[in-house]
Amino acid sequence: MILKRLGLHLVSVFTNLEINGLNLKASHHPKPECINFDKNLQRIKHKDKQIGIKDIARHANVSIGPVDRVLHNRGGVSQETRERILKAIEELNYQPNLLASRLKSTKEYVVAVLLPQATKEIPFWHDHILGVEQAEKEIRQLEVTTKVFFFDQNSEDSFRERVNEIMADTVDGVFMVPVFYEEAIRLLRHCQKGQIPCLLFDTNLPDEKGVRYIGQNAYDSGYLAAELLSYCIPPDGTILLANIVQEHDNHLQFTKREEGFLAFFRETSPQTEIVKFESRRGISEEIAQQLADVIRQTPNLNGIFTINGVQHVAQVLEQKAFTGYRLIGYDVIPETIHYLENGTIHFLISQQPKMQAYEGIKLLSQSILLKKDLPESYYLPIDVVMKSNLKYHVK
Amino acid sequence: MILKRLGLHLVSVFTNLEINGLNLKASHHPKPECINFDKNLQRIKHKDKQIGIKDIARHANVSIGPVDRVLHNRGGVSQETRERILKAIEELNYQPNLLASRLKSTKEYVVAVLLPQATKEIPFWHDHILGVEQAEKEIRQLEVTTKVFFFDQNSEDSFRERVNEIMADTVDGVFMVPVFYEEAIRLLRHCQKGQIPCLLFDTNLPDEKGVRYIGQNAYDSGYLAAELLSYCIPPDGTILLANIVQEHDNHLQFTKREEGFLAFFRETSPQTEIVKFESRRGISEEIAQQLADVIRQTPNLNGIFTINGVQHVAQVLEQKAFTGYRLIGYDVIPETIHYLENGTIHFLISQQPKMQAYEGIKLLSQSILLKKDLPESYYLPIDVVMKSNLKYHVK
DNA sequence: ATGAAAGCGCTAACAG
DNA sequence: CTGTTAGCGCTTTCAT
Repeated sequence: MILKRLGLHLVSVFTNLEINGLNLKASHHPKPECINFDKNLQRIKHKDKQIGIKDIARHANVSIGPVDRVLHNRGGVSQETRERILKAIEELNYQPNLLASRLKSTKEYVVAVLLPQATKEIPFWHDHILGVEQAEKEIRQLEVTTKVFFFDQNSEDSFRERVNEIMADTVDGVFMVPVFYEEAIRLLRHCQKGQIPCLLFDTNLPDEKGVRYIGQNAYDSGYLAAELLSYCIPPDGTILLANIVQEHDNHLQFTKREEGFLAFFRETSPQTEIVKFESRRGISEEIAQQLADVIRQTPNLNGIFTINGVQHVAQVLEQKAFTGYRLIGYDVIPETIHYLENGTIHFLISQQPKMQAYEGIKLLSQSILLKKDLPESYYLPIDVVMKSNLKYHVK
Repeated sequence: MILKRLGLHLVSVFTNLEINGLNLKASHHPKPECINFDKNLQRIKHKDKQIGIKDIARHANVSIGPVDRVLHNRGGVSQETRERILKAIEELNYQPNLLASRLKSTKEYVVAVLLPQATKEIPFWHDHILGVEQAEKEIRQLEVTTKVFFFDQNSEDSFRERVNEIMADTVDGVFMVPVFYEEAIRLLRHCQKGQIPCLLFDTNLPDEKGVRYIGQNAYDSGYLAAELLSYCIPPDGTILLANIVQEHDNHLQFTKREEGFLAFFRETSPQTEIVKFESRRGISEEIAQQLADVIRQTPNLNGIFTINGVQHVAQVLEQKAFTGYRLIGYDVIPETIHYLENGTIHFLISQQPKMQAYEGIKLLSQSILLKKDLPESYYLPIDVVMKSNLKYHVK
């Protein structure tokens, strides 16, 4: 959406229509008038003038004071006026004007963002910050700001500390990568108790009640990779599953990718042989050599799938000058881009980290401003990036 | 993004950052304060309180009247006050509050949308309307509305008539599919003369000066299709280019797809044999039979690319029970989805019509509200849709 | 419990 | 040419 493409900086003008949030039924926006095609004149006209708080006040025979109090459930309205007002709201299909409301309102909302620190070794989280910053820019006008808490993704202590800080703080929404299970749950519960919307991103905690998640469906992304690879290899081909992960990595997400990948072949092409190579200690000379050996010794190797660290696999392939395979992996970061461009990697599945963060923050601010519940899960498209569409890829 | 996914209705809360539009230099938004990671406390804090028109008035020793006039280039300000005001604007890094400005403003802006009528035979344009409607919803709060003019894409007369209607009308922006060259240019010139932003979509008129375009890069999409297909076929394979087009179709766009496709093979794999089959009179029993014959008689046929009408090609392949090929074509519409799901089509390149219209209208309203020029061309990502990511695809 | 009134930041009309 | 002022639709405070 709405991010950088070809050097253009696109910014969404705003607004929101779905502002029937205030405990009203779904708005019946009158269908556009649309004269038949054969009549040779076709337009859509919209001609409903916004009705406002004053209109409902008049319609309910009160002043605007009680109307506002009803709209915000602030009490202090007699039962019968309350009912009259609600009726008027419904009948006139009132839609609050967010512009006006935020203009006056003094309260500033704060969204806490709990995010691993990007490092040289793991630059992945850098793009998320860009998304947060962009969203922040857009919502600031509505008096919503973000407050980013970075933690060390290898240190549960640092995560715990940030969680404590957020809980001590008064924030109106939480957006977090739940790297450490118990602590994430603790923060989640805290939010649930305080009626604070909390949105997970990147990694899901699917077994928890009431979780709201934005990100990629890891299982389906693996399934997609498998479908793609299956189109590129002969039916009797062999596939190598080569994973370079770290001890502290996000294994839940990675496992789901693998599950999806294997499920595809189990379901549609069980005769395909799949060989697995995995390092749980990242990459090293030794491991690279082992991988090279496996590749050399695997006859008929046509496809390679990597749930993580595809750049390391690509490096091995390039060094040893292997050919005749298709390689697919994750994450569009400088290292992988390099190998995509020189043809060592053929496909990259993008998690669109910037977009993920951007959309997530906007969703959260929606939820805060309109006092609406967050949607349960919001899966981003599974993006396939190749050499020729790299330049159009939206982080 | 930002459309429907998995049944969620996402609406972007608004706002806009790029509001330094008013002839100011790029705004230097102060970098977020960011304590070092090792210091164990990492946050981004934004602490600039919005400065307003009153502040610059005070800073420039005038009242708000001239300030507003400078901001809107409405003249009637002496040279020296003007300069003092501009200096203050710059120094204080003023960013107008769109909420407040649109709240007050009485003017309603209208965007004219010139779009082919969707028909049973060509349902393609239906999704565009969805995008227009969604954008319309979001911009209505800013007093921007749309007015859709449908034309018959087989009738230049109907196009001309709509153009006349738009030119007779007073609109503040134009969003059109330039199906008929001369008439499109006529409208374009009209807009240029009247300083009305005009954005083309779906089809570009690349040879015209000052055109603004949103859509897919047709050439690159063909190039991508070729790259994809090249991964799926053996180096000595044969490819069929099978195009089912109509006399009145958008040949410019289609030709570019083909050019990009052929360019890829010319550049990277000239030994690949490419056979071309084309119908310029749509599909019929006879043509289907001819196509079937070509397919049967082409030895070693591994890949099929279709710049248009991939569903017809799929139908032939299915009926004749051909196998062992990869088929790639355009447009995610009900007919093609059917064949994608049953495995007859392997890849679809989506033009994301809904998103295209949505983003385009929002861009236009940006341009109108902020009095900024439209970006020259805004290319949407080239989306590859397969069976496994169909459900995540954003129209 | 309700009404009245001030004011958010900006636009636009009018008076000086 | 410049300053003043009345709202936009809503929130909030204060008086009834």
